[in-house]
Amino acid sequence: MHQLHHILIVDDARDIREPLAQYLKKNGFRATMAANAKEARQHLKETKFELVILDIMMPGEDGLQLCQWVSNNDGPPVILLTAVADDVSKVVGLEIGAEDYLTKPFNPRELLARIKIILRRFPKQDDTITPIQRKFAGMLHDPLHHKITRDNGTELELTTGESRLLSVLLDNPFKILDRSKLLDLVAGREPKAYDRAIDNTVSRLRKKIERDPKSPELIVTKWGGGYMLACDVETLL
Amino acid sequence: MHQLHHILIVDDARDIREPLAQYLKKNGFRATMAANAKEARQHLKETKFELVILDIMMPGEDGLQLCQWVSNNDGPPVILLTAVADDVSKVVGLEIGAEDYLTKPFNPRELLARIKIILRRFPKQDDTITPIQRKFAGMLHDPLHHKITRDNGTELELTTGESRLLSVLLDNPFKILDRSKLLDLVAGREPKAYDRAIDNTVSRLRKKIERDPKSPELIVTKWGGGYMLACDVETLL
DNA sequence: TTAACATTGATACAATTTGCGACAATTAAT
DNA sequence: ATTAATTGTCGCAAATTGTATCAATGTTAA
Repeated sequence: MHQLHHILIVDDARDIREPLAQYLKKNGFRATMAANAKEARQHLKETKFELVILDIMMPGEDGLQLCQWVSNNDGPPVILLTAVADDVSKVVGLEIGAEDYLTKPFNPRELLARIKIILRRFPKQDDTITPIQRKFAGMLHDPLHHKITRDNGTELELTTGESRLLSVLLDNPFKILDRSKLLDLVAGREPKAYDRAIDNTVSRLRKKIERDPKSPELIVTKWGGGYMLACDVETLL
Repeated sequence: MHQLHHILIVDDARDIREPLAQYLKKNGFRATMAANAKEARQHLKETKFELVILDIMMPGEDGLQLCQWVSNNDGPPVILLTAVADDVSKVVGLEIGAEDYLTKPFNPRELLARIKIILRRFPKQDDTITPIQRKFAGMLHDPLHHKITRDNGTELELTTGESRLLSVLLDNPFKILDRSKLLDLVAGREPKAYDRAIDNTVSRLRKKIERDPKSPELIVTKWGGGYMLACDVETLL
């Protein structure tokens, strides 16, 4: 199964936002919604998106500002939605870093076509593995071959999922990561109801790397919050 | 005996056209130049090309018209060159039948990469192969004769399928390629239900190039994701 | 403190995905 | 047309991941 493209929808109008997300999901995308620019920034910081669909007419921070911010920060391509056929806005929008625009009301199929064209132009940075090895707690993690070498030389095989989880934890030492975020970063999907998949992966990884899996010292549980890696991490060149 | 891919370059600017032809020839292609749309039509009638690189901003007949004509007449795939980052033109260009586009100034290596991708997508020609030799993990891959020469001098015969798979992997080191994409790039077809053809080719290639095929180090499995080449690749001129 | 509740850990099991040998189908060579 | 080589399909075992369940543990309210 291959990763779905993840699209962020930013629109204050729920009757646009939600049907649109539904439609995109039906057509093979992963969609996340934000009701305003602030929410959008939050999502963009936490998660990786391949495309942003952005209504420029929003209360509070203007959509155009957000668009500019996204493109200035090397973010994903942006499709603008405008409520009126305002030619000035269109031009400004494209000059501000947007890849395309649509005027509401729009044809969903046309939006779909434009999305596909743009995604083709911005080939998804497929899961490129950073071949970077890191040391932690007397162990060396090799994310390429998903295995660990201890200081005493013994080797330890990880599964793909365990290795990805470890990579995420090593990216965020001493930071509490909740299950939803971990699931996103490790498996690239959103949690379903009562989703305990991550707990399992944590448990399995603990069994392999903890000195005493019964009382974990590296991957500690933050009750009600998530998990945290509690050790220093050294990145090797 | 093999045949080089024949590429037609259409650009009125000599300082683009000629270095580009030179560069392509250096990299194992056959290149022909045209300074305008009329010349291009002439060439296209007389000779068979596997690819056209076309500047859309040209005097006289517009490049877009030529592009349309080529794709309408079941001609070779087209890569558009645009002088400015004109987003509208881009969209129109792709809708008009172009396979890809680049904005000038472009990175020659990026163009090369895109050329190879497109040529793989159009494998209808008989025996044409991107003739690029690359070194990896102490081995030299020769896609023309689909064989491998190890640093110690011993040689290794591959089947054409194995060689194509290796080429695709060498194109994307450290990237996870899912089965669908691999099948597309290697065999040029869509996967049918429960299609395991790629798994087999991977298995067969592993037996030939892995030190220990039981625990692969070069072609790594990413569970639920696909396969990945986990070694550096050096392209030889 | 204890009772009630929510969250987490551990185990078993189910579902999915992969490795690979065997064989069939296809393609190329003679 | 026969034969050989290559590629695709099938099937089963192994590996990996997800789900269900219950025990253990933390939290909150009386």
